[in-house]
Amino acid sequence: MKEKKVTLKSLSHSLGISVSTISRVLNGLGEEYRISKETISLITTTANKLNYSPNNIAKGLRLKRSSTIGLIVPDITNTWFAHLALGIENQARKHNYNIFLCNSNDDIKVEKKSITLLKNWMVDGIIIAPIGIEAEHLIKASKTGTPLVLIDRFFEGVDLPYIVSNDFEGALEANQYLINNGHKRIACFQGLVDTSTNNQRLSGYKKALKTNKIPFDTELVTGSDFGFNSGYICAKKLLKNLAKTKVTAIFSMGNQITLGILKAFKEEGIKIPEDISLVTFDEQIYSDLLLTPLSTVSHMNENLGDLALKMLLDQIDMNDTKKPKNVILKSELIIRESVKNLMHKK
Amino acid sequence: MKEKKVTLKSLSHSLGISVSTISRVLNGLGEEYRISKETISLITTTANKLNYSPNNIAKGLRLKRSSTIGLIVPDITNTWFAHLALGIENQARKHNYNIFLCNSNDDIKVEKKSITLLKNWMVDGIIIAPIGIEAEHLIKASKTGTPLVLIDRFFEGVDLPYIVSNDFEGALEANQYLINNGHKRIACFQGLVDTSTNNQRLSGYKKALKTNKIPFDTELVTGSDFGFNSGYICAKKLLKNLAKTKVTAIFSMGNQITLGILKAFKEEGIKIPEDISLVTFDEQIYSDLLLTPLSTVSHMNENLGDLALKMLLDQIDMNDTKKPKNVILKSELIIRESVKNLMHKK
DNA sequence: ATCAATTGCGCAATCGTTTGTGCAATTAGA
DNA sequence: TCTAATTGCACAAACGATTGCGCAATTGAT
Repeated sequence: MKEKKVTLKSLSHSLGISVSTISRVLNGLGEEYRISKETISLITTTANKLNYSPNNIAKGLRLKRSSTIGLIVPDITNTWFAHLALGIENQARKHNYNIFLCNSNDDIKVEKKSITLLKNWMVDGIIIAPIGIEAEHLIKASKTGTPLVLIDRFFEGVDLPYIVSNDFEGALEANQYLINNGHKRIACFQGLVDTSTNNQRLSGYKKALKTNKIPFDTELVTGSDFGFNSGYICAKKLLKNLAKTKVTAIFSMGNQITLGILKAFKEEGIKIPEDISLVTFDEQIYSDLLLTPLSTVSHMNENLGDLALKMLLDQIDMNDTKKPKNVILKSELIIRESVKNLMHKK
Repeated sequence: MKEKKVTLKSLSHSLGISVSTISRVLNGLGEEYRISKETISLITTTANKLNYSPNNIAKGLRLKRSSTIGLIVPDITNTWFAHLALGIENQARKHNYNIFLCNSNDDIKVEKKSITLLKNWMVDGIIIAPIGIEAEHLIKASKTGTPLVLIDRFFEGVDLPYIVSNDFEGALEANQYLINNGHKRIACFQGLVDTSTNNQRLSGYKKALKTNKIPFDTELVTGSDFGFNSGYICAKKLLKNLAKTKVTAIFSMGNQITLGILKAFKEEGIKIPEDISLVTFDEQIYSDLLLTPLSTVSHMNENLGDLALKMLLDQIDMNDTKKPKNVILKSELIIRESVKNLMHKK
């Protein structure tokens, strides 16, 4: 019932030609090794007929590389990362690479495990959106010969190539926009604390306040991670203390957080922007179609995947020749209807 | 600079103990092979100290399996598949399996390539949401020893284990609901033609019409695939012919299609449900938060990934002992505000 | 006719594991 | 003291591919 897998050896047997010759021919080295035309065509045709295709595992063991790259993201259900993954995968296919996918769930333990796992699979390189609070394992991986590209988050003072969004500018612009519309009490709904993404966006928020001489109130910064629940819970809490805090606008650092906010608001009958204004990071395909079309900071880039993969392949090919240039993607503020202008009220 | 990888051989060298003994000890076979306590503890401690971890590729070659399972989905950016992938991956990690991810882009050629690729990686099994129009390669893969689980789509008359949603019932219920609200001219926005998903949902639509003695009008069925653009284009077309077709409601077969519709409607100033009613497949986390909260058919299942993986692992472990039981997941109609009741008008 | 160069391909090692078998040294039994 | 059983581990083949090297047979030069 089970057909035997066709291998070089089985081909060798049925053709009466040595394994090495067959291997060379199928790798296009026939000419170079002066294999005769007839032998070459004999080998290629029967290989095709028998549907031979090489065992990647054996190949990997011998060559000490696997034509595979590892991708570690916190959460593939986050559309931002899903788009990233799709882009990388499509691009990888063109270069005959394949993708090993790992979700880290924003858990540093899982991330570490994934790294060693991928190394044991001899991946040729790793693209990772790191948790962001620890870099030792990444530095080590890079030093021991696994090219690395960080994406979305980076480490200050750590020399690993990265592609990130301009989170600082994005946050600055978003908050300046709120301030321009007369908002002074702006709640900041943050994501995972101490990640570069969060730090940068927080800095942008603070910078906007500072340049406009608005005092920074640490109580207005809440949130624990980039998830739906974090947004939902903080929004409920916000509403309770509204009288005290006098918040008129929210700056949300992520799309899942924002959905949590919207859910809470819907339950409590709060209207955007009539009751509270909102600007959020992460443009989504549906941002425009929500009850209130949202003003968003867009930092989605169509060819982000291409870029990341190219950066990695360069490292793989160039063998440490020169350092890759880090990339900081521009972000763009898309203005819709979720911010109320308080200036008219003077 | 580059530290050498620690292998069994290098351990053997530094300990003066043979490779085979070390291998056995590290695989927990020390007792069985009567290796002395001292040797065992010596080996385990130094292995830990030197941070040994086995090379998966070499292991795979020797064992002819890889502790890896392949996952093929049409499009990882579709949240339904992303959730599936996340579930499978988390569950797989618990069983010490890893995931090889492939996007097929709903392209049968890519799907076929992915299958051979995964087989060449000696994956222990494959979970696939197939394009759905051809099964030969899948049957062959299954016959040649790669356990397979189909998900989301199946093939009539083909004996491959599957997990699917009850698309027929879901569509039937959705359309019955429209009809109960007085709609008789219902446009059907379909997905990829000839896939089981599409066929089943279409059958449900037709069945609802038939039992209510509403004639089936082939002109009311449009759409080419499950993407945003398909919905957008068809919606625009629909609006042009509205006077002629007298459509009062739309049954949409997918969330991306629906977003396309909403976009088109927004551009044309069409209101839901005042101007046109809408029921759609695929509950989303934001379905409730759109301009008009959508009535949806929910067939997302939290533990779908667990289920699929379990089904696959059973096959892997049991070695053809018995056939797995196919699973048909229930769907649920969630009623919100996107359907207008025409009955009051009498 | 002799020797060197070329042609055409095969041998065998190697990658890092696992595993069936074998073998020396120790202990036990008589 | 001699044989048999047990203890404790090592040898070597295998998985399927790649690759440096070598060697016989043919061809060409003198």
